[in-house]
Amino acid sequence: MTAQAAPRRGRPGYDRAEVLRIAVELFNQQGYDATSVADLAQRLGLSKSALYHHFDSKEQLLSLALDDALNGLESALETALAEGGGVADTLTRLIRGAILVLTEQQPQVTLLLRLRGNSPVETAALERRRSFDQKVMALVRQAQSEGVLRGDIDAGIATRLVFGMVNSIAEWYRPAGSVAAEELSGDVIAIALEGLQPR
Amino acid sequence: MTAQAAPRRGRPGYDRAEVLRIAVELFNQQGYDATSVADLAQRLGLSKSALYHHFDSKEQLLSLALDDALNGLESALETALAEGGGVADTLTRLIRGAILVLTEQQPQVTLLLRLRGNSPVETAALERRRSFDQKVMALVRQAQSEGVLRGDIDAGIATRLVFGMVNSIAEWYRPAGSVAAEELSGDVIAIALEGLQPR
DNA sequence: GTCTATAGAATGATAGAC
DNA sequence: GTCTATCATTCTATAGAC
Repeated sequence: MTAQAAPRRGRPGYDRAEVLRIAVELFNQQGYDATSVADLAQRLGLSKSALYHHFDSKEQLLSLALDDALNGLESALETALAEGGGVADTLTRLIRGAILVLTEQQPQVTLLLRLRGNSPVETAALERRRSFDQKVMALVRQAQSEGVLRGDIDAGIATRLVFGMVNSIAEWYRPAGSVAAEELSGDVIAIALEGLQPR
Repeated sequence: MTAQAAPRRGRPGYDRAEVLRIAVELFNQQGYDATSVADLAQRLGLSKSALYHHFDSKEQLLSLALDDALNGLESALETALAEGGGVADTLTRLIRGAILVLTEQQPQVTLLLRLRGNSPVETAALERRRSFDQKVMALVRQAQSEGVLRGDIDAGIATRLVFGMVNSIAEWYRPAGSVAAEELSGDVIAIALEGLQPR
């Protein structure tokens, strides 16, 4: 049983959400800067002016997508923290949650991970992301001081490396593919905690 | 004792290598597509036309940088293979070599890792990179079949995750920073093989 | 008539190339 | 500096479903 789309009034055609979805898809294929509004219009089979009925600017599309990604990651962190338990469990839940967000909202997260900070919208998103990273690093540092993670690797480096592994999933994961998000989470956690060497 | 620059004849100014170096630096800061030739000219304090004395097109700069990165990675693989020993040692050397290339030629490698395939130059580089990845995957697969790497994680996924971790270094490593490439290599190999859990 | 989606033509600014 | 092409954006008007 799938959700029934609310009947829409007026002339049929694309709605805001659909335009956004396809725009983000195209931004990821070609890069945000390399994608012109004309490209997007052609992809949708619309004129450029028709597009501007749905949004105010090209940058607004980017902004909406980035908010989506950041909201997902931030709530994954909040959920992981809220469920209590030891810091090791919290970190495991966080990795699982982040990978779930990354696979379910892959296009939006991919955009976020590729930002360069070329505009106020981009720098604001990067700042939110930096804040997220800081909180994760604090968790790793705490886990080290409690002895549940090895302490011979700098907490900042360990965090960057493990989340580099997590984030790299955005570069190749495809929802239609054969790899399930669950399996992927298990693999990442296995490598991050136990490593690839047989025990 | 540093290498002495050969005395240059003719009117002083930027040479080809210097222009390329600064261009790649700027491409990474702003993104290739978001960087205009005017931006680069301003950064160099030159006119646009003076820039075109040094190169044929903006894309040629990209092409030269990508060749640099790919040559580095490919020779790291060849070296790792040539030195013999078990496949586990080969993989360890490869990771070390890749991180060395990544830190020493960080700007060029970063450009490579961000490609979208928007032009023939880009797709050609992506194809070379794909070929490199395939060879690495074959090594991981062999290591699994020999039992020196755990076999319960798909070889393709394991390769992507570990090299995702390696490649993510490009996003934050700064040569001037406090983290040495040697230390970083050791940390990556420690996590990839042993994991973060205390033994 | 109302509501939403769509076009066409033209704006000024900036792109890469020479 | 100059070229032409393309960029994001805007104005005004219309098409189609209730």
